This record gives sequence, structure tokens and C-alpha cells, in this order.
Amino acid sequence: MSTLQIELPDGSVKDVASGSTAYDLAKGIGEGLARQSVAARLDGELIDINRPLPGSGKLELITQNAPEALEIVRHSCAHLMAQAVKSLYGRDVQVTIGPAIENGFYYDFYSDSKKFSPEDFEQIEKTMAELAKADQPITREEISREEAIALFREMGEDYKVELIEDLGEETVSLYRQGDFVDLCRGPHLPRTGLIKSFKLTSVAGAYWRGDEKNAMLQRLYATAFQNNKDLKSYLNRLEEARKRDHRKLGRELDLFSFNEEAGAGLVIWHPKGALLRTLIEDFERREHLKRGYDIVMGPQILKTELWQTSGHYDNYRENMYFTEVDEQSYGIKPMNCLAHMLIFKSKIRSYRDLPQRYFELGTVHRHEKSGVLHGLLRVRGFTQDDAHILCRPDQIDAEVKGVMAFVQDVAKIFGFEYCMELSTRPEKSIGSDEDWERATSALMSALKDSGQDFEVNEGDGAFYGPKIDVKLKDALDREWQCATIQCDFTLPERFDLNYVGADGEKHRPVMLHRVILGSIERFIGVLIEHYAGSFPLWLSPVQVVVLNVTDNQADYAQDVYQQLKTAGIRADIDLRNEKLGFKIREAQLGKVPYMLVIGDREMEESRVTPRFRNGKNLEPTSVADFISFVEEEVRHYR
RNA sequence: GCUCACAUAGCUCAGAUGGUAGAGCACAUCCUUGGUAAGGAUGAGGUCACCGGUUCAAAUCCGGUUGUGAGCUCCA
Repeated sequence: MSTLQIELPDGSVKDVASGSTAYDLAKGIGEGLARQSVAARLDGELIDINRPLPGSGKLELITQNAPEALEIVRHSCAHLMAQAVKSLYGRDVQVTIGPAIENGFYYDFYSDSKKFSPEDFEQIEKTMAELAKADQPITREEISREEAIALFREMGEDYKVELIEDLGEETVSLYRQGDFVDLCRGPHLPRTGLIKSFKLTSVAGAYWRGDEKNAMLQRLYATAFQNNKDLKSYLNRLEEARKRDHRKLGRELDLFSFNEEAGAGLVIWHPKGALLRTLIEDFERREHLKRGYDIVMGPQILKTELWQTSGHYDNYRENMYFTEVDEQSYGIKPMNCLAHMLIFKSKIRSYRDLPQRYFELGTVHRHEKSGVLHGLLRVRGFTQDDAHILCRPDQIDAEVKGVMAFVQDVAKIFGFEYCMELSTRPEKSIGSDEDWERATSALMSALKDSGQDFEVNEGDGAFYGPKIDVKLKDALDREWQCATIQCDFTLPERFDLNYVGADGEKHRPVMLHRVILGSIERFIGVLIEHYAGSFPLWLSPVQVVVLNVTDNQADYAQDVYQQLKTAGIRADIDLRNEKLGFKIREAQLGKVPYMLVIGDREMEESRVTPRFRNGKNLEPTSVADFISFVEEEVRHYR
């Protein structure tokens, strides 16, 4: 029998007999290690702990608590769930696929008789627990493609048969536990007994292979962890996230609402929400003017012919709203670029005038599919902090970098973590290969120079050009695209934009579309969850509320309130005939940063006692000092 | 758009098997003048999302529409 040379992480090399498993090797080092190991990594590739080592190489044992083990636990748990479902429903349900995902795993089932509902979860979980407790060995085997097809066809698993047929491999691997067998690449845990902490979380529809033309499957979502403590802390985190859901906080803080009669996906901003939005918009105008942008404004509707010129009519029509008056069709704008093009075109431009940076808080309407609407994060009418930069090709680099610096400054002010992605040419697109190539490499080089890590999404660009996306995370760890920088060689062409170069000839400018916050609506949605509704002082719709202890201080409280209002501070006053504790509770629930408590003591000394929303009282202070304090905080975006 | 689920007072929710509705909070009035997260009493509020059907009778059963939620697909 031949031997394999296995190098361990400490650098030592062991000779093992061919046919040995990583488990055997671990056992040779120590019983405890063997028991703790759930898988191994041979030359970077994960393999089962009890699979004969396929060759010589560097071996690393993955122990139960290693981060890589979690994915294996979840994948094996997906099989366990499928086994439980099959044992409960037999041939009424067909298995398809079940991978591990970011916070757990899912398994898609097909059935025309069984409809899963959360009421089924308990029984499935119970069966899973029994199967786990039985500590069934999980074994791997390799069989030929024909044998596998015959096997799954015999079992009535049509989806598995289709998978194998499309796989194009001569042999496939199967995993068995008890009477359950699944087509799988692995790796898996050696025994079901290693699965200890799991919970089904939801059921939803999903298309077979993600294609809406295919059959609708039922997806059971679940999660699994290495121990109950981790599972519990994950479930708590979900609970916390639900508490800061912007849809819930939006109602509780009276920021905005939606109305069935007005229409889905159309935000109705209440006074406090509209004020918050105004604060953000004012911030945006200041920041843009500071950075050399010009504020412009375009109309809400433009003739349909113009949308044909731009290509939107051909590529984006199904998302647009149209209206007709006096036999003239108009498109309600889904993007702001058209008017900006017309501004550029309104006179002859010299190369010396470039770049032109047109900024607009542009309200757009897009007919999003009904099923995708989601609070403020996905709506049909929204306002973008949109700008179009028209520049010479040699200016692209500097402009893209300028935008990225802008994004970074703003993300810092709001305290967001973000990640960047580069999206390349999609199938449905306009423009020449050369233009796409040029635009893509311009964005790529700006990204590389910025030193930011980024991912590349092939084929995910806009139809008119490649883009850099910046994504922020919401409370449920979902990523939302906010900032985006899109390079566009096409629209200037279509609109025949040009400028006079140093050589006296006409040249084509390049256009950059970019947003910093993206949609103000979406940004505010993410912002609400980010701050859990407790906005920093500079953004709080109500910054200060004046609270009197008894009617006796009403006049003085009014006077304080007036001083605050005069100083431009967003103040409220609560003179109601209620106890101080009650007023504080209300201000607290309203997440007002500062409460100014005024009783007889304060009145006599012409002072106020500020209370911060974390419950801490500040020293009694004069109104003038408090005002300067607030102004200083606001100046620093705190 | 697709799958599944849901829609009862401003909000959060009760209302087996069909017999025209209830709680807490919020709101109003009165009492209470109380120093850091809920003082007390009384009262007002709903054509049970909308349209149609079954039935002697529908919040309850059926169909459709609208809206919402979880996903899928698609996007700021």
C-alpha cells in the first residue's frame, strides 16, 4: 500500500497509508482533537473528516468552533431538515437544493399537495432533533452519473435528476444519513449528532433556479449555530433589529406614512419627517456648492420624444409613467439627466468651461413591481441627490476621485460603514465596446487608487454605462445601494453634446451620473435604523423640549422657549397639566435629545436644567450658555 | 410581476364551530400643581380594507380588487 505525505500546520510531515482519513490522522495526534474535528482542509480545499484523503498535501483540521465549521454545520443542517421533511411527507414533497447562506441556510422543496406554513415548523424541528439525537453517520459515496440519475428517478426526485443531467460530470457524490440520500458536493459533518442548535425561521416562495419562468418552490429558511448561546444571541439580534425597523419607528416618531388611497410606494411626509428631510437637503445643497457644483432644476414631465432620444423609452419604458395632454405624450421623469443635458446644450461650451457639474434634488417616479416595495427603502416616487458631471475625457479620473472623496466625507459624518462594488456591462445595453471598455477602466483605476476594497459585479451595470456602487447596511444587515457613480459615453452621443477644444474643433464630453445619498427616502430609511430613531442633535426634528414642573413656571418656560426659537433651535414646549415624569417619558419616547426642566429653582436663578435622552442631567445653566452649547454641537454634526 | 400569508378603533391586539364587536395605549372633559420614563375619574371612537357571492343571518365561508408582510425576480 502506498503512502501519502501530509504536511501539518506546524510544518511537520506525516506519512499516512493511502485510504486514511483526516480523522485517522487527527486521532494519531490526539483523541480529543479527533472528536473536535468536523472537517479538514487539504491544500485549501475543504473535505470530509472521514473521507479517504485524495492525495498528499498540506492539511489543516477544522475543529467544531472554527469559523469555517459553521458553514459546514449549516449545510449539514440543511440536509437534516430535508431528511426530516422527507420522513414526514414522503413522496408528497420533492427535494431540490439547500445551501448555507449568510445567517443560516435554506432548503427549497417542490410539492403540489403540501403547503408549508409556520405551524409546521415545530413538527419539523422536533423530527430534526430526533434525527440529530440518533447520531446517524453521514457518509459520502461516489457513483456514476447514470447510476445517480436512475437512483433519483426511482425515488421520484425529478429536480435532482435535472440537476445531475445538467451537471455534466461523469461521477457525482452522494451523501447518506439513515435512509436519506442527497446529491451534494459536501463537505459535511461526520455525524448528525454534531448538529445541536437550529431553528426554522420562515417560509417563502422561490423560483426553481431563480428563474421566474420556472416552477415556484417552497423555501424553508432556518438557521443553525455551533451552540445554543450563539443561536440565542442571533435570535436576540433579529429581535433588536425588528425594534429599529424604520417602518415601525417612522410611525412611532410620526415621520411619514403610506396611504392605500394615495397609492403604494408613495411616501407621505409628516411635519417631523419633512423637517428631517429638509435638514438633509439643506446639508446637501451646502456640501455641493462647497464642491463646485451648480444647483439646477428640471421639469417633472418631458415629451416622450425626448425619452426616445435618450434611449429610456426603449430600455426603461416598463418602469415609466406616461401622461397625455393635447395629444402630446409626456413621460414623467424616472431620472434627472435629460434636463441637465439640455442645460449643457443651451449654449456653446469651451473646453475651458469643463467640467460642468449640475446638481439637482430631483424627484423621480418609477413603476417598481408591486412585490418589491418596502417601506422607504423601495418606493415609486423618490428624490435623488443627483448630479451630472460633463467633462473632458482627461478629467474623468479626477472627477471620479472627487466624487469618491465626497462619498467618504458624507459617510463619515453620518457614521456609516459601506462597501464598494464595480458593475460592468449588462446584456441589455447601448454603446460601443470601446466606450464600455474605456469607461470601465476609468472607474476601475479610480477605485484602485482610492485604496478601498471593492467587488466586481459582472454584467450588473446600467444600460448606458458601468458604475461604482456604494452600499450601506441596514439594521437587518441587508445592504442598500445609496451612492453610485456611473460613467456614460452614450447620452452625450445621443444628444450630440459637444464643446470647443483648444484646437478649435468640436469634441464630445463624457458624462458622469452620480448620487451621494442616492434616494433621500431610502437614505432616511437606512438612517432611521442606523440611529434606531435617536437622531443626532443636528438632525433631530425636535432638538429641545421645554418642560415646566408646575403651572407656576409657565411664563418663564415660555420665555425660555422663545429664546430658543429666536436662536433658530428646533424647540417644543410642553406646558400640559401633567406630572414631570409623564412629560419626560413622552419626550423620551419621542427621542428628543434635550429636555429643559424648569421648576421654581430654575426660575429663581434664571437657569434651566438640561436632561439628555440617555437619562443624564447636565448642570443647571443659563439659556444663553445652553444655546451656544447646542450651536457648537450642531456645527460639528453631532 | 410571481408564491404564500395577512387586513377588526389613531396604535398594539382579543373576538372556536356564521347570530351585526371588545381590551390596553392614545384622544376629550373633570379632579389633581405633582422635580426626572405612565396620578385618578368619566366619556367619545369601528358601515370589522373595498366590491360581489353563498345564507333566514357574514368581521367570521367563497371569489375578485386594493393594501401590507416574508421571500423570489428586478433596482436608488
